[in-house]
Amino acid sequence: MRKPCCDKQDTNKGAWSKQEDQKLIDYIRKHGEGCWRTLPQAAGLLRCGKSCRLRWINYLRPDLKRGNFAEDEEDLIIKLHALLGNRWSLIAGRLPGRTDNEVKNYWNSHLRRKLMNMGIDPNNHRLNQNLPRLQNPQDSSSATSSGMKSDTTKPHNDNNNNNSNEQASDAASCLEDGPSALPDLNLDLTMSIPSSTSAKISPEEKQKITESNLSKEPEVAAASPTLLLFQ
DNA sequence: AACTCGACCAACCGCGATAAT
DNA sequence: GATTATCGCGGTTGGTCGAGT
Repeated sequence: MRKPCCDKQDTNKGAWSKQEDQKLIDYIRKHGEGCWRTLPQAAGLLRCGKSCRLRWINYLRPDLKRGNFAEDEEDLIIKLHALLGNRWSLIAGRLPGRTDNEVKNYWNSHLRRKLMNMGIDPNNHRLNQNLPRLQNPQDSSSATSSGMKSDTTKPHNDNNNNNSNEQASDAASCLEDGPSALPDLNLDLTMSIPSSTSAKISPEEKQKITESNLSKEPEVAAASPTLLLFQ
């Protein structure tokens, strides 16, 4: 077992104070990002590097958008999730000003429920006959069945296969469900490296996504209800 | 007014990947 | 090639707030 990254007893935990934020901002403005291990000491912060990195990436970065997600952002998240599964950093990389944490939280608190209310399994983006389907999907925000709440607020590990690869392949597997219209999503998953905070993409990964983008994406759109519904 | 419950979100934790030695 | 250090990701937790009773 690996030791905890910050076992020092004199490191702060929990919510960040304004002073701490300011110290971190000032330091990064002067010296730039990177070397998170040594940053806290250099910046005069009683935090572990990991915590500093997270705070900067998720909250303090000047290019963060914050605020509500636009409808097109929602659509994009759903489409990308159908393609990539829980690869939040990859998904966030396609949404300027959004962080993986933000996208992940938004998915778990809003979009999962939205899809379920539309009768779509959020794990594999298939139509789910066991789930209730609203007659009017636009009404989904107001429809929070009490039975569903416990299911949707916290992701379960028991039977939903949260493994992102499995999810991605689930999404991919539903490609084979049948032909249909082939909308040109052109999500451009491979052309640009996501923003500075984005995920590492190995060459294999890139290749995989490229293949998915070039050959399967239209099929994904064709077979996945989410991709059809949100056009 | 007090309490309960659920939703939201910032932050933490554990682990895999990668770089450095 | 093995070991160690560091980074970054995804899953999860816990605090806060607002709505409902």
